[in-house]
Amino acid sequence: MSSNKEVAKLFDQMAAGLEILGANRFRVNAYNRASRVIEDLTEDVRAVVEQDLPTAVKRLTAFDGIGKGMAEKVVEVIETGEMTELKELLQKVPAGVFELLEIPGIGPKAAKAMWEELGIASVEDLKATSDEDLAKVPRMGKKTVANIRKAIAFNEESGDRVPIGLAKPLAIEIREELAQLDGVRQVEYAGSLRRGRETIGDLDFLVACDDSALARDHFVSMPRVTQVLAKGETKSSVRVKAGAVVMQVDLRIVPEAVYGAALMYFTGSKEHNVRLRELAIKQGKRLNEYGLFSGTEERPQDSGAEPLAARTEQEIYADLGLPWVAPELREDRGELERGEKPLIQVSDIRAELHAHTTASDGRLSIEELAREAAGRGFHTIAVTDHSKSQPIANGLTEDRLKRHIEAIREADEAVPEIKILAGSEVDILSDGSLDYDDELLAQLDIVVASPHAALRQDPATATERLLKAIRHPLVHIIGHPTGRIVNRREGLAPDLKALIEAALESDTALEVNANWNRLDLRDTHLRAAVDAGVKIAINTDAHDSRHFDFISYGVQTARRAGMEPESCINTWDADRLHGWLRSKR
DNA sequence: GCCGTTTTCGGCCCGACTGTTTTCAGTCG
Repeated sequence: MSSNKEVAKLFDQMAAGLEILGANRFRVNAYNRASRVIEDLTEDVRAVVEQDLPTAVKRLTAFDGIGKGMAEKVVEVIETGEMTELKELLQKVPAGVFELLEIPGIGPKAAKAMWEELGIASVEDLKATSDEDLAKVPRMGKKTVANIRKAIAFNEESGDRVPIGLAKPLAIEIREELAQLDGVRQVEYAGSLRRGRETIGDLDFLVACDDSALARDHFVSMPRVTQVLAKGETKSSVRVKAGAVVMQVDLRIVPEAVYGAALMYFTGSKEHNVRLRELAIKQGKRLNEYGLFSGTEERPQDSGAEPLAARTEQEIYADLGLPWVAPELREDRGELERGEKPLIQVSDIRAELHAHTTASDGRLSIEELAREAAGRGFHTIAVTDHSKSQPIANGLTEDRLKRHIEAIREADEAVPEIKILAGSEVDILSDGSLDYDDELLAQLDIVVASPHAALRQDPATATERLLKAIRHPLVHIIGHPTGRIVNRREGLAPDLKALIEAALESDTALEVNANWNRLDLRDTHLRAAVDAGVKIAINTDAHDSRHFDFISYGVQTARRAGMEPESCINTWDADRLHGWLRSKR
């Protein structure tokens, strides 16, 4: 685990503990914010601190949300491995009580009450407590107890946030179902799915319709619904199960006149919304899910006030003096200051530079792969089968690769509508050397070098390994640089700053692997690379024709990094792209 | 605890729904 994530976790725990103890909510919020900022840092926080200890606090406070107090705690954690204040807090609140907060419906007040009244100090304790005893806790009646039982079961069944590649198909299905209802004028999914996050916690739907009762009743009785959590005038909430995917789904029904305001509110992120609302206050306005209003009166919508803007997102941003902000950027990472620079979109992609055939572990022949790519309007497809150290993926020996190159040249003749490049996804071995010798690599049009094994290396070794590959003069692209698998494998945690500098110097591109299991580089790392001016490749790593559709996940990740089309070599025209590839030969 | 186109003090986003209340606290997003 990267040290950023470890440090962030401690601040997160501080926030939870303080909340249980009933601390000032703004203080709690400050810890939450610090945790988020630290987790999002592209620099390794340990490196920042150790670079020069005396000035560490000062440099840390340069990050928004990190003040002197937080900075000193970061330094303490890096130096000693502990946070005194957290240790003291854990004396007061048993670690197991924190687990209770993971259960939907249980907040800090309930956790504290159960612990103080009944000594419940873990989810196991809670499960072992009888309904009768639980109901003795203040403000806890029969219904609350029953909801807690269901929530525990839900948590055990659903586990992690759901990868976007599993959540999106389900969301599209539900959207279609809602769209078919009589009187539904607009329907869209919002939330983290619309923002294109790599994992999705729950699905959020927004509907504008003539008959809200019909939409709501249909929603809570959809076939996949296993439990109804809430059913109100404008807001309903259910749990659904679709195969292995178990998710909460929220529906919000609004008048069409305020659809834009509601869509903004429901898309989030929460932090982005807070920023906008603060900005509105500074301008003497008030923003909520019913619109942007002049004046700072509470609930202006109740007194019949006409909003300045509400129908579309565009007019609300415009009234605040901002260009429309793409959902992918709405994470409070500086998007309000970004201006109107273009963002990359799927239609900009004109080449696939990382794909497999039946020669290794793909399902398409060279020609089938080429025709699929041509059918998608691409000018170039690179055939990059696995190298010999991947026997499990039927990696090619030197002799097989030589014959494969010949076969690719022949296919290139046979399919004139697209340029087929002979390439390889060559393994970066654990010491940073490559799986083929230079003489063979030089015969290839394109080399994608990727780590596949030894993915638990320590950060320093991993950094050296990847630097060696980046600096190799015959390598064009580093494929899925960390080797992480979303929710399943952390992968390597190299010093991103060092990789970025090396990639710039040696003119090597870094990949965003668009397979939703990978999304590697991830959004925050990608942002640092893009800001530094590194060339980026967005590739689907296709093993089958339908894998080409993964491109939308990669592009969305790139949009979250604020990437303009120019940064991405897959958007270049054929001459420019082929020219750059030849510059490494 | 953080932060500053008036500020080093005094703010800090806003609303819906549920359940246990009898006017609202807790939780969520």
